[in-house]
Amino acid sequence: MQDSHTSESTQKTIEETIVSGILSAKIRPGTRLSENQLATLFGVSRTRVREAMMRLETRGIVHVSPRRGWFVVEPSAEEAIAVYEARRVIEAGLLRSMRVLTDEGGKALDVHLNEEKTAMAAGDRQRLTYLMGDFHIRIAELSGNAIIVDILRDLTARTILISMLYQSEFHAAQSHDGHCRIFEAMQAGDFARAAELSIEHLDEVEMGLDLTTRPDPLSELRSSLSLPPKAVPSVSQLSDPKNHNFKGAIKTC
Amino acid sequence: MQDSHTSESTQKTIEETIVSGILSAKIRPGTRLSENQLATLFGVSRTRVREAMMRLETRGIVHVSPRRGWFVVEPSAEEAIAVYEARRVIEAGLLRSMRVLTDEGGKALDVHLNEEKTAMAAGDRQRLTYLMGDFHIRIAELSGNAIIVDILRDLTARTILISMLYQSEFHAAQSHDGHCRIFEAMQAGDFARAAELSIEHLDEVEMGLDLTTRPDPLSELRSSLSLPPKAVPSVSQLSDPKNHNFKGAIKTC
DNA sequence: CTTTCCTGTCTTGTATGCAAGATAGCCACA
DNA sequence: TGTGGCTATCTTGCATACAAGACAGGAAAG
Repeated sequence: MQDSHTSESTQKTIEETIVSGILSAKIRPGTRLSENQLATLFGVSRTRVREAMMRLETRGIVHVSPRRGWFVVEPSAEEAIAVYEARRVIEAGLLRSMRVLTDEGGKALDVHLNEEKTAMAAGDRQRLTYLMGDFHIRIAELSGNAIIVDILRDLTARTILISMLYQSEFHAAQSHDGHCRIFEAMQAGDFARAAELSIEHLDEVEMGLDLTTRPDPLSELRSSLSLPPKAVPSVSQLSDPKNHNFKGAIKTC
Repeated sequence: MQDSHTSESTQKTIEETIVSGILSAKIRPGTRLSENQLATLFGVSRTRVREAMMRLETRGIVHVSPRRGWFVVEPSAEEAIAVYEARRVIEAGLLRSMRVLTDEGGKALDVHLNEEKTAMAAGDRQRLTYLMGDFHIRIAELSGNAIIVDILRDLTARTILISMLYQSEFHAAQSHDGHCRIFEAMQAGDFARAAELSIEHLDEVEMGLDLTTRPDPLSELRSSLSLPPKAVPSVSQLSDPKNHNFKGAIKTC
């Protein structure tokens, strides 16, 4: 979003810029996406921005409030639960359907987990957020099924938005451990176990959410009043000062 | 598509009309969807038609060939395999995640299976096509998870398009039996078994496809030349004469 | 001081106009 | 007869203009 874009960007670029902004937690839920501003930023007319918005809307990532504007979705508690449920269903189903972990696949996951470790050691939270979500997409990529990858990518984006709204604590190490355990089960060829671990892992993350403090009507009211989203509480300020939108670290897997 | 539409239809209506046309096998893969024609049919400008097309494109139901037109997708053999794989993953994962079959849920499925039986007895193929696909959506609805329902609806639409392209034989009774067995396992509370049966059922249907006769490059070439898709062979003409687009019955679940 | 209403401004919703690529048909020419 | 190229026409791509609702701020009335 705050990138300076030279003009002549294609539609896909608008869409993917916003999605990757969400995947790396640079764009918060409830962010207003003005057609005019985006058109200026990308050097195109409103028409193309609108097309990108409509695509993102069908992907469940933005929504439009008629004649008021486009907003990054702020999933309700019920929607949050549905997203995690959908992820458990799909990711566990996917792992159960796997039969082998190829050498390249194992290597790719190993590289990824090392990247997670590096980002944790470096305290690079933005990258960590991205990597924590990306792990699950990497697993989907192992299946070679582009349909499932796309579905999980969108669900991951929503998951990150949910984390930004409802997550009170951050246990990067716990999530990383969960990923490692899933990987180990896969290496051992025990995909049923990997599926179970995946469900447990998602349960853990979901348990770390506080789905009661932010009832939906309040959230709607707040955005109607154009107030900034309430800061996530109880995360003492250790955030990167150059990114004042980033309210504490996010556990994203 | 051949409905006469009085004007002032909303965007959603364009989208849903096309999707439901596919779900009931009234619209064939490769069908050209002219912006101008649809605009006239629905009494709106091209703008809104384009928006509907873009939404359908992100749902994987239509695609655009630049400056040539919009077309209902003709999934390649590889894509067909991916769709069935995705359905196995999601539907089996969904069934495995279920814990109870409520009374209403059981009743809804029972009603549905009776509708299937009725349509089979009546030889109402269009309705049967719709019902065979709808069974799986009904199961998703039992979970109460709107995300999964939406995903499976779109995959079902693609499945029907695949059937129209590649299916050589029609075993409605076999599919119906598969549905019944899944239902029985669910009633018995054995959801792991239901998941396995669901995978077997989808395997059966996929096996009934002939994914070799229609290699992708040929299909692309054909549509480039604006030739009509090759009729599905070996289905002796028992189709309803009032719908000459309907090339034999379709097994859709 | 409070409330109501009005108006200016900003937003998206929708239609339309024009540009540019793709295609088909025809004609000239070998 | 076959071939190359031109043109007319049809398609989508994209920008723009205008309509109409939502909102904020201020003025006026109580």
